[in-house]
Amino acid sequence: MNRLELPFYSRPAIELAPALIGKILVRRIRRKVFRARIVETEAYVGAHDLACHASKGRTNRTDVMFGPAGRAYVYLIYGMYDMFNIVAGEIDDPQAVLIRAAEPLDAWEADLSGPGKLTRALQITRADNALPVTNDRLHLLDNPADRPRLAATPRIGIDYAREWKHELLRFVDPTSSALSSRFGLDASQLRGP
DNA sequence: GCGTCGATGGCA
DNA sequence: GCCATCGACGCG
Repeated sequence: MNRLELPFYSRPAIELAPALIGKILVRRIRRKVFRARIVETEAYVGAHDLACHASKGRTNRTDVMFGPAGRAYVYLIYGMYDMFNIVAGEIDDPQAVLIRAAEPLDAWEADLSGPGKLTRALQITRADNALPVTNDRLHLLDNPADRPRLAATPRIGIDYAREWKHELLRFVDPTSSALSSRFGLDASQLRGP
């Protein structure tokens, strides 16, 4: 498997988010390497997207989203949880993909079934904000043998975003048992066998 | 299993 | 006064 390099991330969030399902997240903490298979993401598609933080304008917090793709956008929510995103799109077009859930690999026991739980277990914090996600301590691997089924649903926790709350911008591997709890999958959103 | 609530801090 | 959340708690 090969490390995903910066050009991989340089595309619209609506394309990057489903492309990240099945990819391997690699985190090194001191000497140990932890790997996890991404099973749930959300796309935040630009300044016109009322759920995207950049819709409020360019601030210290959202600045990284206006920069080049492939950098981490990590912010604190509810005073307690860091949210891990990867910047997508082009410079000055603020887009990002939130990594919401993953399955631990290599017999590593962890609950990564939610964006706050994932960052806590992997010790991803605001200290990682604006770092390219191509470094030795934090990066992704392609996983070409993994061809997950995909399902799309509305995004979680953005009821304030008016018409945008209905957009199908959350992507999951519907066969995973590690989707963010209470929002696993709506049976009505599955189709096919 | 479900709904409800509070923790807790940065931000506009 | 909000939050791109989570775990505890009360149900029955």
